[in-house]
Amino acid sequence: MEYDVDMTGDVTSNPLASRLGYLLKHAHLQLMEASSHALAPFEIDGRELAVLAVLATEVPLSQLEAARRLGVDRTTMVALIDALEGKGHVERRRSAQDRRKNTVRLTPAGQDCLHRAERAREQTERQFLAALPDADAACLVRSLQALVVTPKISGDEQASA
Amino acid sequence: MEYDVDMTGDVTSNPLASRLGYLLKHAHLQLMEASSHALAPFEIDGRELAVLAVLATEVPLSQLEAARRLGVDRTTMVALIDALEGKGHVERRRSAQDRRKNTVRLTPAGQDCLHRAERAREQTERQFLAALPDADAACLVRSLQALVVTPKISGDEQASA
DNA sequence: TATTGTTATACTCTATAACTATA
DNA sequence: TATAGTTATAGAGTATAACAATA
Repeated sequence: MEYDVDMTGDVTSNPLASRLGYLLKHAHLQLMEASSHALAPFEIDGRELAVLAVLATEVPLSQLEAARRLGVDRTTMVALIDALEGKGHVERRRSAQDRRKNTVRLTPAGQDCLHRAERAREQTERQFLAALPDADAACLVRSLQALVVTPKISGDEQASA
Repeated sequence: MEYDVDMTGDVTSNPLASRLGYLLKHAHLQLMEASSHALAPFEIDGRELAVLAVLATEVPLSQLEAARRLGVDRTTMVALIDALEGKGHVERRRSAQDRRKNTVRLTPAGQDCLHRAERAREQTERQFLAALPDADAACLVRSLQALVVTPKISGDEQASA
């Protein structure tokens, strides 16, 4: 965990307060700090919880499909699934349709963990945003969604898509 | 650099779009990607630019003071200053007042790099936020500042402060 | 004794390259 | 030939522990 930042003094005089990269990074660090406490009872971290959430689909996903949805490399997904399988939250099965693929399913224990940990996560996020007026908190989340989720349209990609 | 995320489908059906940690992390990653291109001509990265900005004070800072303001460990600051000194952007001098301390100053080349790279950074951030309505972009920055910069007041700390 | 800078070291997260099995 | 999972490995970024110089 990083040092707390000395933010003595007002925002306008602070050369970091106006840096979007700095703000995003440290907002994330602060939220992770809070999350680590909230998720400790479930013995998973925020990334593993996100994996469980991604895997909680109607049709089970392959490791590669899960990796793409989460935005990580397939080699990273191996270790994530290893850890979750070791905790009994997911299980791998060889796909009958394509024997190169593992279908990854939540176990009942994994579903239970997901639901309970998700409630803890939601509460942590509400507390994290509680310092903001409701309208600002909603605007923050909506804006981040627009920035992250919106596909970037470049000329080339648009032409070939 | 991480894989691009498959964000096909609408926001509400995406189990990641509602996760604040995910949104902050990937917003940061996307901005870093853009910054790395914008700062490439200056041969520094966003963290080094932040160090230069922190060091551009009236009174020169010690390494430890700079580390605190930036929110990194003093051991991390050693390597950051090493790199910037190697590029000729800063210079260390032993403090006459306290010979344990290095005062770190921007060189003229460092000041020039700072000013030009800051303009590139600001433009990159404007482009990054251009997908949002002006009011939302302003709200996003203001909200992040409030979350990151505002000191957390707990009962104990308040009592002892 | 405490602080500052430094070094050595280790840990986390991530990706790239190469291998195996399968398509 | 290409794809999916795996392993080995390496790099970036970070922290902790221990040391020397100085206060």
